[in-house]
Amino acid sequence: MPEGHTIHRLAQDHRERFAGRTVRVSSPQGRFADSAALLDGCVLETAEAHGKHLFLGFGGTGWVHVHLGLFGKYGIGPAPAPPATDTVRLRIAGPDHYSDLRGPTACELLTEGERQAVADRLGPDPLRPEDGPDRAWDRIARSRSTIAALLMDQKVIAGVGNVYRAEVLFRHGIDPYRAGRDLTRREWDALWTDLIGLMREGVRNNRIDTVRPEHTPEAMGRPPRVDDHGGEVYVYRRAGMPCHLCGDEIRTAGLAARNLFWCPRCQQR
DNA sequence: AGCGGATGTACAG
DNA sequence: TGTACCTCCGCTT
Repeated sequence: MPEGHTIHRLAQDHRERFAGRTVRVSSPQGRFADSAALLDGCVLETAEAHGKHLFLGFGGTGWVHVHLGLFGKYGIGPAPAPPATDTVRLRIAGPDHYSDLRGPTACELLTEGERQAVADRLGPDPLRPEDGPDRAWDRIARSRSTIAALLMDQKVIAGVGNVYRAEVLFRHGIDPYRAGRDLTRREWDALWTDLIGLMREGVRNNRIDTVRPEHTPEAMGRPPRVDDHGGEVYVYRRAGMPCHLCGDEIRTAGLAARNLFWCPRCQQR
């Protein structure tokens, strides 16, 4: 689940359900218990997303900073909340809804200054209307790192994860091993613009779909996806399977402890 | 029952 | 570059 679109959707979901409400806050698992006690009975004023970071605003009491990491998950539902299991790090309960957080990399109470410091470490986020491609381009145009590595670097661009990386490079026919400084400005602008569209759709649908209408299973008369990640994609986790466009075998390789996927024919230098 | 992965990051060396 | 951390799920025995 957790790429930037998931976090922006969670911020939206929390705003709709809790903003302006007095909430009960608890940590059945225990590791956030001290902070939960401070927040219990406070008003959840707002929820914001920046890249893959979620911030729940409790006014003067501070901000809850959540990062899902690889395993973190939210369960949100209508009140009454079910009995909490012992893996729930953070439970927020309002009059009509509850939200349960499990397995996050980060769940901590921060001051406004600390929240700002986290945001300052991040590159521009395609899902934030005030952000643009320029700051990322400054880094990319000077970098010898591969574009595949740069897209995963949250200091360069915030919110892109392994699925969007693989898919956006495929959609633009870009070899993942090309150095950032070998990209043209035109190529980067096209990637950025495409990410805005893909990720906005991701927020809307709460899943990642990247296949263009003319390449869907229905349009091409091929069987629907077999993978269980939830969306319709070109290359992500399709190693060894034929490319939807050219039929070549999709390749995979480790890159910085993550699996990279690409089509060797459609994505050439 | 036990294993291996998974849409992520931070730290050590 | 490797490893530790957080949880769940599907696969194998």
